[in-house]
Amino acid sequence: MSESDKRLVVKGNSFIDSYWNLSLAGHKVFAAMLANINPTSPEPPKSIMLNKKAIQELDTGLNRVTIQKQASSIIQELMEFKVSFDPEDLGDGVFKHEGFNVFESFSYKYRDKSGKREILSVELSFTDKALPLIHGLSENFMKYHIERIKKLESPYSVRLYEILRRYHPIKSRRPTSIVTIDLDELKRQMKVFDKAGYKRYNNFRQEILQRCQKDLEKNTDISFNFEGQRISRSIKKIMFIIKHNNVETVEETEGTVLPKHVDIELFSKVGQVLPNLNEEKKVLIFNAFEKDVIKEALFEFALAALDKKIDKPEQYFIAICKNKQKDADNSKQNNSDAKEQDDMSWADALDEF
DNA sequence: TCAACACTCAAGATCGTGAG
DNA sequence: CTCACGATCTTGAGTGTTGA
Repeated sequence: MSESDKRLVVKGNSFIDSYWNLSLAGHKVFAAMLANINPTSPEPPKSIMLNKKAIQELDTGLNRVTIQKQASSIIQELMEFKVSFDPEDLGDGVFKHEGFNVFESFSYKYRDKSGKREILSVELSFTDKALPLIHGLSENFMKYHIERIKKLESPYSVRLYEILRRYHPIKSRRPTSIVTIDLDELKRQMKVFDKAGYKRYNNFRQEILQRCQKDLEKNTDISFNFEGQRISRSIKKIMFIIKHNNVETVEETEGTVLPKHVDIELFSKVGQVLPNLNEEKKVLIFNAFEKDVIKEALFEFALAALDKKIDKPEQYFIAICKNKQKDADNSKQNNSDAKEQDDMSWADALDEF
């Protein structure tokens, strides 16, 4: 198996959303273990024996030397593999924290190396909590070909690939999917929330998001752009614009999340000018108004913002759009006999904002 | 004005990988 | 197995911007 490794890695969405991470090698071995399970088989997967030879045979994309050197630590990492969920606020400052081990009842062999254990082999079976998240899934799961992560260079790339893949499935005919993820939530999902180095957004962006961006573009079938969204001064959310990397396979005609002919750059600009506007509202705006109208409105809005403080920027911006759209429609009506009537019905939906 | 935050740039430490 | 090298992780300094 090399270029065309079509084995499927299948994971439940709640597994993807939970908080965990592995080393790069750990990710690849775990994914390969899942890829060797038939997710639709009525029989749950049997226990899995892991040792250097077994890891080699899993065809993980790791080179022989890495396996030789890291097998013990990979095995140990998987033995201790835990996932946890968002703590539930029970009130009065009490939180309920839930998590579980992925593997159980392991028996393992080790070599004692001057007090240090070098794990040689282990027999792993999935816990009852983990099993429903990797086997027998009929809905709420994501899947990808293991080939996609074999070449990834960072554990964060693998994690982010799975997170984004969940929102932009393999068979999605959408050219683009847009998802906004809470920054803290994303950090928790990647297990970097408590890492001092990533407390600063710039480091998180530079070292994780930008590297992952390059890594995914170079080595996988999706790529993404992202944009930090501010609440007051701080970046609180990240908007990801995810697209298929292999342009030949993309059909642009069906099921668009963004309206047709949407200008992603313009979409992003609106986000910059109106950071409190979520993407659903932005999509509404792009459905309601023509691209040129939005462009002109942005310009006018920017000019107005230079002069004065705008109290309700979103409403103000929409009002400009409406006026400009009316002007545009009127001039069209003068030039053409065929005119759709209910263009502004979309715009009316914006009034509630 | 001040504090908080983000930005750029830089550098040392650590890790992962491939060659021999 | 060792070694070298490049990549990644982490931290810090200095500066600019923004909201209170």
